[in-house]
Amino acid sequence: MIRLLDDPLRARIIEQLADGPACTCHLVDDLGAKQPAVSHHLRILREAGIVVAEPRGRFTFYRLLPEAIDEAAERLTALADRARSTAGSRRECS
Amino acid sequence: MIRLLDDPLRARIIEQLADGPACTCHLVDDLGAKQPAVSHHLRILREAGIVVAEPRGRFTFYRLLPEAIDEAAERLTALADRARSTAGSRRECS
DNA sequence: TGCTGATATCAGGACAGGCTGATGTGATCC
DNA sequence: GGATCACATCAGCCTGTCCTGATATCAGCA
Repeated sequence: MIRLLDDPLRARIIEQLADGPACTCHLVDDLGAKQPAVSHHLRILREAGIVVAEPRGRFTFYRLLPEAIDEAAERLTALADRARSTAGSRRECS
Repeated sequence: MIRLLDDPLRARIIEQLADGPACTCHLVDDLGAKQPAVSHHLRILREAGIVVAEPRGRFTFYRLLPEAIDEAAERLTALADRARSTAGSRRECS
């Protein structure tokens, strides 16, 4: 999941969605990207369960799922904790 | 920084380093990757401040910096919190 | 000093993934 | 029902980036 945030445009889409749900046209306007590119990334994020699509007539609103973000954050924290607790060990070289 | 965890091999290197400091030869052995590839990623992680290199004679030990990981985790948590607090708003479509 | 082993770097090829223009699909409005 | 708008998808190009084989660097040891 972490690796889904790697793309610059994708990161900006997520930042934008963190400020509130938005439809594709908002994202296209605000980010200055082409519509197919935005749709492409939204599809990826949707399939990864990071955002959900809520069709409203001709528009499609996208909403960020905080649980998905939190899960990634917790995984990182666990990693950091593990590193801290093993910092003292030192393996031999063959 | 998040985007530095996107590569599969890089992620495995970080996982490995979370279990304790290791030198390049350990990583090469454990991950089954070629040495230049491992060195390449270590350089990227080093320049990003995610790991530090500690030369010890002919060997170079690498250590994960938990603070860098924590910082990324906090940024994600902040993002999730922001999304939660703005979930109710809804922008108009032009 | 010459040799060996551990890393780092370089150059080149290969592949994944993003971007764009064109097109398809529904929903709304007249 | 036809036009239009918002959005999704498709096909093709293109760039970034990863991997590999070769080579350079540097420490330890005889």
